[in-house]
This record gives sequence, C-alpha cells and structure tokens, in this order.
Amino acid sequence: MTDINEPVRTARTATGAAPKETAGIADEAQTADPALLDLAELLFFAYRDFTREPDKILDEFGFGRAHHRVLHFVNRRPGMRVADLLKILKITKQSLGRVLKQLIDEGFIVQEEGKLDRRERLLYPTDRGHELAARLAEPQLERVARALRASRRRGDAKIETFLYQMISEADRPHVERLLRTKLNMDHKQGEPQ
Amino acid sequence: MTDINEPVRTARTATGAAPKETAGIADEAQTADPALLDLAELLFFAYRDFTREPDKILDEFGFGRAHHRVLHFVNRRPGMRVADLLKILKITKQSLGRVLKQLIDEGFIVQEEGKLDRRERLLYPTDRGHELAARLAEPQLERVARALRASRRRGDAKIETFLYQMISEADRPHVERLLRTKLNMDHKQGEPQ
DNA sequence: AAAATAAGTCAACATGACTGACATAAATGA
DNA sequence: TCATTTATGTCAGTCATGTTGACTTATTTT
Repeated sequence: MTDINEPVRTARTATGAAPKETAGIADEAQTADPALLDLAELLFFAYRDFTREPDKILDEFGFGRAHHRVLHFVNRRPGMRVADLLKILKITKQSLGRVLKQLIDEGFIVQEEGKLDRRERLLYPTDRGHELAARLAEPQLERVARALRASRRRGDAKIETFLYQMISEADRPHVERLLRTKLNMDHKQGEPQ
Repeated sequence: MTDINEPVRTARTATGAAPKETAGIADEAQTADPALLDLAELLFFAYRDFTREPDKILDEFGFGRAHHRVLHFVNRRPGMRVADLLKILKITKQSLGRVLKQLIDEGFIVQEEGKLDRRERLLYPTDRGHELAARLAEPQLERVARALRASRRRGDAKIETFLYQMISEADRPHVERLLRTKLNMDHKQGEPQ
C-alpha cells in the first residue's frame, strides 16, 4: 500500500489548518454518496480507454479524434447535413470545417447537393471512408461487448461494473486500487485501506 | 416507453445471444449488433454533456478541463505524488506540469516534501482548492444521481438507459431521434429514413 | 425584392496534448 | 564511496482542435 496516500484520514489541507470537515460551500459534494464520485471517476477512466485504440489507428492517417467523430456519424447516417453534424458534435462550423475538408480531400467523405434544397450539402462516406469507420469501430465495439458480457456474467446489473469493465484490462488493477484508496470512504465504513 | 430505442427488435437481444466471442475482424463492425454502436454513441453523448457544466465554471478561473482532472484527483486523494497523477491521467509530465504549476501558483494546490522520500512532492488541495473541487463536482454528481434515479425508476437496469439519462435533458429528444434514424436498422426493417 | 438559411472561408488565438533534450536532488546498490 | 536510478522540473518547438468575429455565396422563404 502507500501507493497514493497512507492513512486516508490524515488528509489535510497542508496549509497546516486542521481538516475542519466543513470547508463550507457546496457541501453537497462532501455529503454526497461517495459512490457517485466513484461513478464519475469510472466514467473518466472508461472514456479514457475507450478512445485509445481508435486514436492509434487515426495516427496512421494523420487524423485525430475529431475526424473519427465526423466519419463515424456520416458513416452511420449517410446523407447527413453539415448542420446535423454541428448539432451532434456541438462544435463550431469552423472547427468542423477543418476536419471535414480533410476527410473530403483525402477521399473518405463526399458531398452531394441536396435535391430538395440545393443549399444543403449531404454527406456520404466513400468506400474508403466506410472501411476506415469500420476499422475504427471494431475495437470500440469489442470493448463494449466485452464489458456487457462481463457485467452479465457478474450478475449484478450495476453501471459501476460495466464502466469498470470498459477500462483496459491492464489498467483495471490500478483503478481498483485507486477506488479503494480515497477520501470520504470512512463515512460509510472504516475500511482501513 | 421507448425512451431510447423503441423497436428493440432492431437490436437482436442487446449484445445478442451470439456475439460469438471474437468474431471476424474487419467486418465485425458491419455485422455487429447495432445496439453496441448505439452504446458507443450514447457514451459519446453522455461524456459530452458530463463535462459541460464544469467547463463553464472553469472558464471563470481561466482554467480548462485538464485543471479539473488534476484538482479532482488531488482533492479526493490528498498526498498523491506527481507520478501517481501521471499514471491516472496518462499524459506526459510536461503536460501535467503546465496545469499543475498554474494550480499551485494560484493557490489551489500545495506541494509538500515527502517525509520518507524527500524527492517526492506530495500534493494537497488548499481550502480554496477543496472548495473549487466541490463546486466542480456538484453538477456532475447531480447528473449521475439523476441518471441513476431515472434508471431505477424505469426498472430496467440497462446501461443504455443510464447513459441516455446522463445526457442533458434538453438534448435527449434530439439524441433519441438520432438513435431511431440510422444505418443498420434496415437489416431488420425497411425504415425509409 | 428582401430576409433568412445553409454552407464555406479568412484570420487570430487558446488549450492541452506531444517529442526531445536536459537539470537537479535524493535514494539505491554494487 | 561512487555510479546509477528515480522523482521531479524545465526549455523549446510542434500539432490537433477548440474558440471569436467578420464576411461571402448560393438558395430558399416570406
């Protein structure tokens, strides 16, 4: 142990001042169920690992995560308009414009003039785009499927279990240790470590 | 009903009886259960909205999401070393260094020399840091709690439901519509558009 | 004919990642 | 003891991706 901090209770603000329990303010967070914060952390870890494999593949193409998102949605919903993408991604037109242009220039997406409204530019994946989208999706689907299987295997239908299983296997022991070593634990149970 | 995807027939048995453990490689994504891709999309939307409120608060301080992560983990596990943070965040020392320095300079975190190993710099939140961490956590905890309540209310312990409820209420109708309108659906039913 | 809408563009800037090269202090071990 | 390893910090440069703000063009709507 002592991986992070030793006796959990010794946590103080290092300003010398005693912990004082209520630093006032949003005590919501302090009195809240620690399990909620655990879930928030698990979501962070799950998402952190969820994006790793695709990111690595994208690197080969000189693309980033933004390209992945655009390609994914266009691939899954061909004929989507630029405005639709903006609403989904919640980024600015300029931000989208940059990555979309690259995807078009490099032949992963094509535009087509709308038939009903010729102002619209409908987006479609090319074969190449479809292929890359599938390749990027593969590790993510595998990960989600694995996590669902593991959740069901454990019988508990807990969100916590699913998110934990979304973490890359190699990192799970680390996260597990982390979740056992934190502040606010002693509220519920005097779990020593 | 049909909070997320109503024609569940689309998704053969959510993660299906036969995901078949390591199915074919490349075409995995094409033949895979569409519900898995739905989950991937829901995770994206959930995370997108999960970070919005804190991001807005951080703006007031001239901080970004990176500061939030560092402050959160230091606050919840006081006495953490720099190396611990690096392992958690999986970023480079230089990246961490920049935001950590700002948090220290502006009085949200303090360092203390390790007693056992004087090379170590143990990190602690100041009162101010603790306060900000709590304020940042509050909307996220609220969101997670809400999603859990809604999940339980619906009785189905589905991950899908939880992630869907993690989306900001105002955006849920949009996402719901999106999830009903996508490719791979016509495998089962000829939904036109 | 005027106004609104969909898309695109230019420019400038901020954040937070990255690599690579080093520096310093302290602990460890041969 | 001296050499090596470890923990941390720093300088410098680059890249990806987000932001504002100001405009343009084409087309549809009013």
